[in-house]
Amino acid sequence: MSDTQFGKGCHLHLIDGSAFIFRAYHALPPLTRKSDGLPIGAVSGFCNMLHKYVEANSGPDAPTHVAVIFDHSGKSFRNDLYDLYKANRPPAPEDLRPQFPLTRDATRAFNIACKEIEGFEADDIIATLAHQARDAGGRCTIISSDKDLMQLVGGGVEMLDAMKNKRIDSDGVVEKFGVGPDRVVDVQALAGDSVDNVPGAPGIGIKTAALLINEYGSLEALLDRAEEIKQPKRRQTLIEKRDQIELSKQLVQLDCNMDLDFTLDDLEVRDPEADVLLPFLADMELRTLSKRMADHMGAEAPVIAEAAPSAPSAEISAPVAVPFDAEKYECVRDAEALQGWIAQIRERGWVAVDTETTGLDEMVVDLVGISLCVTAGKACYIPLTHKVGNDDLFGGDGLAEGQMPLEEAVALLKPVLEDPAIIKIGQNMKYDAKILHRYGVQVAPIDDSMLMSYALHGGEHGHGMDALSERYLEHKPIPIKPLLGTGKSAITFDKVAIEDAVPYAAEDADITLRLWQQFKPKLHQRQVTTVYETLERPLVPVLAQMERNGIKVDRDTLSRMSNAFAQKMAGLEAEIHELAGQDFNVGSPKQLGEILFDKLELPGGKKGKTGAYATGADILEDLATEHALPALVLDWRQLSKLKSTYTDALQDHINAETGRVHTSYLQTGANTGRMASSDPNLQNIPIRTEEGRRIREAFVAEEGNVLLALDYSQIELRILAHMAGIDALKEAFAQGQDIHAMTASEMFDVPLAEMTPEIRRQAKAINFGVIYGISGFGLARNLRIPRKDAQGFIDRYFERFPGIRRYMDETVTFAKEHGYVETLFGRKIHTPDIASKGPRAGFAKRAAINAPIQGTAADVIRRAMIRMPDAIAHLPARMLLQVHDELLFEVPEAAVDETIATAKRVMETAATPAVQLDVKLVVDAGKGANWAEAH
DNA sequence: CCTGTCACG
DNA sequence: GACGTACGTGACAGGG
Repeated sequence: MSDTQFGKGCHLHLIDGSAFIFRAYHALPPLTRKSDGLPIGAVSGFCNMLHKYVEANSGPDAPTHVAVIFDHSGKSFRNDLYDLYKANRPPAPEDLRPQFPLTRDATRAFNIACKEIEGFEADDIIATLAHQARDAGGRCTIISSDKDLMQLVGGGVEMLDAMKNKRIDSDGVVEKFGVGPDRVVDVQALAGDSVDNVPGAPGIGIKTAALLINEYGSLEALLDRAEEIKQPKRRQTLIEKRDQIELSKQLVQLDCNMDLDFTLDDLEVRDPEADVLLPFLADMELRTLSKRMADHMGAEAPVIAEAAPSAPSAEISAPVAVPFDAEKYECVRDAEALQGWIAQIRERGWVAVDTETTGLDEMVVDLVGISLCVTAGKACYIPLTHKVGNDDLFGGDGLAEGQMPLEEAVALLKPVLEDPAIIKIGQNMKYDAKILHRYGVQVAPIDDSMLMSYALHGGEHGHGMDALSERYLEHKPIPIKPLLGTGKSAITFDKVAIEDAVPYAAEDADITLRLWQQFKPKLHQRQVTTVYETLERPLVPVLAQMERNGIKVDRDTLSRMSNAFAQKMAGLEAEIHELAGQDFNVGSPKQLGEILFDKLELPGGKKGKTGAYATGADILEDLATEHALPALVLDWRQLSKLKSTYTDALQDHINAETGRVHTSYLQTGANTGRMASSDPNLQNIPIRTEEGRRIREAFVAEEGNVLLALDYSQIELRILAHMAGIDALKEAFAQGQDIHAMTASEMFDVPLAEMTPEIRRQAKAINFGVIYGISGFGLARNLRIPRKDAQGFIDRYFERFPGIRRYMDETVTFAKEHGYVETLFGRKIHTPDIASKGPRAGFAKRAAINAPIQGTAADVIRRAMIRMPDAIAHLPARMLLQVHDELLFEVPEAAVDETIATAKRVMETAATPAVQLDVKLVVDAGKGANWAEAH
């Protein structure tokens, strides 16, 4: 121990440990420890940074005291002030988490004090120590570039941006914030911070905040005299959001009076000790650095063995090319063998899982077997309920020999599948998790190779396992067809002989693991980790729950409607035949075309590429002026559609056990980030016509409950206004104007008061056209006007909103340059066709223009859905469906108002804090006993 | 299995 | 100057 007290002449260095870690993590490829695959990229970078720091600070201006300060995991006292503080922070990446404790070990190995305190952030400890140093008359340098620490500068305290090697003193703070260090918190309180989710004053950034603080002297003075501000919006914000601003100040104000259980004197600089540091570096297998440090300290470099032969060879980052060999897959038939696999999984920390079932409907099918894979090429299959081949001979459905009881296998695997420290990897894990859920297992945490591929390669190709395996593993998976057969003679997987099932099933797990190994590091390299971690992975359990919830559908209502439709159709059919002068199949476009254009000789018959006449709704509508028949066919078609697709087909989807309809969401369904719904598709239930809309009356709430429908109002146009930076549109949305009327007024010079529905309709079509990548032809067809008129509208539109054209041009240019476009949340949508020639190029261009808008809207509602379960956990509400810009809930009547308020808030704030839109998001809510009423 | 048609956002 | 065009989906029926 030193007997000198910290005081004048002393110089304290405080290193922001978290900043070091994240910089190291992001700057380096995801290295792993050779012997066992432990991720150590961040640790390695961290150690190098400490080493560089030590070397750089041995000169005349060397510090006398030093500490590395870390954030303690978990919540801080700021979360008690504001529960959403830092709520937007994605969880640390999987491969970084195990490295956090190692960076503490590294700090101690370098013989540097290492401090963190539960309930506080590193910044508070730094603040307290900096104040202590200053008060003792010493100097303090904070090694960080975090602007939150700038409030501490002054009186001997400075910051050092180690990256740029730039010192920041009071002048530097003024440069950054426009005010001195003593007023930094005031500016931060106003400007807020999207990274930490500090709300601040909406619409006020650092520039404006500094202006105001400099004018009024302090935040308190400003808020007290807010009435004097000239700008009406600014004045209103400051008055209305006073509480929020004061809360923000509390959040950004660092605690410089913490009680610490150590003193400055404990932080005295100590030289690293070779017998501590070198073994640590050797353990991390950092050869270069341990040699360098050994030289530096005049010690002998430790010997680091090449990959220990006994250790498992799998690594996350650099999978060795192991050939696929079905012979090597193991069939697990008893508890003892399964225990062996479980031990391997525990040792490894991750496992690829695949389930085999009797069908595809997760709500109904039974588990047949489970495959596991821990290392590329090493997988097993656990058959559980395979039946004996010729069971009908004996009249029973006896289990095949050599299978362990399903309950026993599930009981053994459950602790592993639910262990928070073990990652369960799947290809479309939602499916397997839903199956296992029915056997009492809540699988978590999960990773999903399909979702990784979606984040990485969206727009490039599909994300099914077969396609991914062929493309990325150069291996064609064993097809399932020969095992199950096709058509009427097809069998279910439980009838497949176990010896045939093993290579197929185990291989799926093997492929999944290999894909995961390949994709995981790519997420980081391609900068889509945040997309995967915040928009994909956390959505899986949410969708699974929604699908399990299902929605109640009233069979009798559908059945009655179906009969009514059938009657009407029969009547129409008779009339149609009468007019045609012969019987024919109205449902056959081919026959209809021949009747219309050959027999009746109506004009405008155009044959498509197959040689058949086109008979689409637009063509029939045009013909309706010529003849009575086409209009009847249109009516017939509408009824036919409603009957076959909805009133009939929906009944077949009512689950016998729950009496509800359970759709399945395909998270990777649309390239833009939207989802698709299938079996049945509940995202295309009719609404536009009165007759179709009545289908929604069959979607009902349980007794004592109501359905709530909450939908985003004009979300895509709002996003366009933000992305293209169109002030007129932003302003219109801010004032709650009718956006289509405003567009019409702007374009056609008609005052809003004199707006006619017709003019507004045209403007509305143009607004939608813009989102789709407008063309004269498309608009003309939609509005049924001459093409040159449509082109005139478009020209006029671009004249009035030049920013839109700029946005479109820039987006296409970006797509050509990068091969993808991006949403505001960083989702990449690849546009491989953008470089092609001919009509494909036109499609690709329009898709590229549309994708960021549609995709950003899709990302927003995903964020809302991900936050929703926690937000409504205290309510008896259930989230049932998503229809692109709408969420449907079921809730007891007593909780309706609170559910609406909560869900609305979550949806309207879903973009923040990752993205601060210039346009507010507005959600409309409706309720009712059925979906028609709720809308 | 492909095409045309039509339901939704 | 001709060509062919609105963006994103899924289900059903007819027809080869």
